[in-house]
Amino acid sequence: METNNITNDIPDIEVLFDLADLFKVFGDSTRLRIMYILSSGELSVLAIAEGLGMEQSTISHQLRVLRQNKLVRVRRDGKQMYYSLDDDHVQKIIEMGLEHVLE
Amino acid sequence: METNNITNDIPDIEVLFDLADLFKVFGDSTRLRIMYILSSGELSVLAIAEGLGMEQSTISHQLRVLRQNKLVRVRRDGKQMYYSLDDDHVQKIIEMGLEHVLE
DNA sequence: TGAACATATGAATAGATGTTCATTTGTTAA
DNA sequence: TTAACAAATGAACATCTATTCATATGTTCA
Repeated sequence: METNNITNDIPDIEVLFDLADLFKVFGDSTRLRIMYILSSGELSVLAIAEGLGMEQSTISHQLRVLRQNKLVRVRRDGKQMYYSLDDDHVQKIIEMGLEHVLE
Repeated sequence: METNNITNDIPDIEVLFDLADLFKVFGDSTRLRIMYILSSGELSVLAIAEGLGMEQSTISHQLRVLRQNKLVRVRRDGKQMYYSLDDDHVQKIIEMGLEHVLE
């Protein structure tokens, strides 16, 4: 019965384009570093920028990409916006990738 | 003890750059389609090109990228080169991505 | 209200990347 | 060995994308 290929899990080729778009988001070291630093807990934009030693604007632009792809969540507290990882998939996708990279 | 973040799984920031490079490979629909079509079994370069309706050269270029990242394997049989998926990580990474895309 | 601060946004630029065309390399079989 | 076929490669081009600078939006607090 059920073979172990992915054929059954991909109903439509259209989905592959969406999937490529998702992986594109993971395919940038700045965004990956943002997700990494957020894995310890929520942080403000400035805290992320300082933590990574990058410009506030750069981080803000990339956070937008992450937000649009539902990989991070935002919460406002006063003047600050606190970002955190959105769901478990983020971590799982990264872990799967790591297994491949580290082997 | 062991919290459920990914901090412990990422020993070095350097690795994040390698990881981004890996995800870059998944972040292209042509390469993703190649991996998809290979999930049914090994295929020659021409068979892939015809299956996807793309140029032989395009496929060959992308197969090289997949090869360099150890995502596909090659085997020569006469004039033809038969490509197949390299390991389980390929499928697992794609499946994780799909879970996110399809939700 | 207005000054100070945090974040978002837009335009511009530089660098990366995918595809195509033309050609080369490598293999088979006559 | 040579013709025919399969795959790989290189150069050129067009497109996309990440970063930066400058500025706008939004919030707090005096």
